[in-house]
Amino acid sequence: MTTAQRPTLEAVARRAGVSRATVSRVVNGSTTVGEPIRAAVRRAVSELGYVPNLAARSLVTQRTDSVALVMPEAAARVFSDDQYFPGIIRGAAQELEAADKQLVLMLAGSPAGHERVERYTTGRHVDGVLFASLHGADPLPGRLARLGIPVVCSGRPLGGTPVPYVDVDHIGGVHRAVQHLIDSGRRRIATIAGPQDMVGGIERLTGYRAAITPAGLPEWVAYGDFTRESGVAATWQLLAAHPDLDAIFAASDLMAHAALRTLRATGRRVPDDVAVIGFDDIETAAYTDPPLSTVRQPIQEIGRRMTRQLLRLAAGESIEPALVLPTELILRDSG
Amino acid sequence: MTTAQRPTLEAVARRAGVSRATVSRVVNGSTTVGEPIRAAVRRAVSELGYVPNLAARSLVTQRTDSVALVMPEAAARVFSDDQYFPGIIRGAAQELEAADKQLVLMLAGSPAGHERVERYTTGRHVDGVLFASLHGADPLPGRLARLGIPVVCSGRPLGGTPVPYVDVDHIGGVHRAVQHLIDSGRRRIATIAGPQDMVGGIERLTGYRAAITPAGLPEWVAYGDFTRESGVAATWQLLAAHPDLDAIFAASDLMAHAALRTLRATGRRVPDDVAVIGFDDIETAAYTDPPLSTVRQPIQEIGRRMTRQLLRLAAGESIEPALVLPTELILRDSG
DNA sequence: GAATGTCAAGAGAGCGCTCTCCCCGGCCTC
DNA sequence: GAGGCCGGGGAGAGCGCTCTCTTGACATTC
Repeated sequence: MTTAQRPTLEAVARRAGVSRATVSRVVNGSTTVGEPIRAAVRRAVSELGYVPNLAARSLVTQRTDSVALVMPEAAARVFSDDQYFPGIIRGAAQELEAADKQLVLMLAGSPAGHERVERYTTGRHVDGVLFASLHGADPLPGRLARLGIPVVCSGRPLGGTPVPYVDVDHIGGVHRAVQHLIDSGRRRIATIAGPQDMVGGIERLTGYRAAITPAGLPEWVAYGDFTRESGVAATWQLLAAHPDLDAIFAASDLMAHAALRTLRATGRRVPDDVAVIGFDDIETAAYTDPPLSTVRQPIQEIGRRMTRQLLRLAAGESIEPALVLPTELILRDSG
Repeated sequence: MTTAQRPTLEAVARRAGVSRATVSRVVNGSTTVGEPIRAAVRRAVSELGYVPNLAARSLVTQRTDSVALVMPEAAARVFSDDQYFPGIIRGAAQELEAADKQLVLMLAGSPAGHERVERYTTGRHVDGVLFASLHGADPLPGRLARLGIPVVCSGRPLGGTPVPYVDVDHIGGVHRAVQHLIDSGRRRIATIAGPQDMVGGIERLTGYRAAITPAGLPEWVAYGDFTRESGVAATWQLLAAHPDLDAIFAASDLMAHAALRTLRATGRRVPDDVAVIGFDDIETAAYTDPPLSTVRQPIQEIGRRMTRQLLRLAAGESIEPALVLPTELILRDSG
């Protein structure tokens, strides 16, 4: 347990025979230092194993070089095999690494957790805050934005205050998927919609309607919360109400997977009797039986773009209030 | 972009009509402050919306109240639908929340990333470091431990320096699974082993052998890296070498899932012709066809225990060098 | 009533860093 | 040749907090 005294700027300065200010200049990459001195300082730094004390630096610069990523822990999506949150994390981590900033992960499931996030973020302990997949109209992003703290959300926030966000084209993607079902002759197309307090849930349902309505087809909706359990229940509901349905669009791959299994359990063949298309393109989608057709969204890219926007914001640049990434229809065997 | 000046201790002190020191005492919960003053300070704090500046506090306390969680980004496991990393994250986040500390997530995939992690952690920017699932004999945990920085690993580290860790009983769990196969009459039991530069990979193979050898059965091994792709390849290898195998134990559910599908693709029935047992109990395991029997490991609990150990270490307490959690054989339909 | 003890609260010294001055020396300009 | 300028480097003032030390007020004891 050697708690060897860490070398300070002062120590490096003494060793290099210069002043603290000069060492600071070299460490922070100022160009106004002559090459010989610069070299001497660098040598001293590496000999002493000097690492700047971030707390001291933050104290004066008012920056922390860290960014919070807030996700609702309660969301079943977070820790099932949906790859949404890991994808966002990875994308964010990549961009932050490039910018040499830290990622502080906060789960805001419980009320206590949410309160903690609020305290921490409003306390300016981070240079910016990333919100992944908000539920309902959380006032926090708006509040932070009004405090002048950089904020970017994944998915258009439902709250009043406009906050910059990055999202995918849910409506277009779903429209394309449902249109594909129509084009391949399906006429009794149901949907398992997502939770209607989340933008993704809302817009994917909108996309379904946008394709169904103009085609003059009936609109059959059951609701789930993106999980398999809810998908099973929703499928039974749909089958009870419309035993003759010939296609299901599910707002998540997890629910689509559940539909696949439930349909089979009732003796229906996929895609012969019923076509199924999901949304997300999780890894499992390629391994279901039959492999699942789905609308792919570029999750990691969302994380990356959110982070890039946030960093620009933190650097004082102004950014587009919204960034919408394309989705892609992946056709496998299920529909 | 109002960058309203944040209130400082000083401001609170003035407003409450006391000294900075007293405010600090109240904020930090010292008991040596009289109730009237205490109340006045609390009122001033909430009126001003005071939030302590963590950087300033760290500067003097030498604590950062944050903990790093390092995971090898490269690991395919991190971002497939394996729930290992999300589980660890969640467990750690829960415990840290209870302790009011921050979770700094670091991905150490690339050499540059690893270097960054090293710089950050050795620079004492965190109060402790959690390593999830190390590959090979990474010297970093040992080095940190020698520097007196609290470290806890998930899985016994393969490096030279002993480092406290939390792991599950791989050997016992796998032994039980394979013994179950033997007990149910299987005699030609192959295994898809995990990577042999990871403790989990090594010990699960050991567990297989521990059951196979005393039974006098042949030892058939193919290797994968825990992913489905590798599972497909390994299954074909096993089938090519031993077309008459009647059971497969796979060191991960992902590989077991791949085995399931590959076996079916060759016309074999599971479990009638070949039994399959996996390891992990990921959510998908209950939804494969047939549902997968598997060895469950309490992932979140690992994260929680690691964190608790780390916090005790950081508090100066001494801890058990190893904590081994039990695994559980979950029998579904595949074997 | 003086001496001693006790406990609440204030004073003040930094923690390690950045950054704004300021100085000094060399070179250019007229 | 003198003044001005410029660029490299040093001095020193904090950033906001904690914590030790000290003081002061009051209770206790003989």
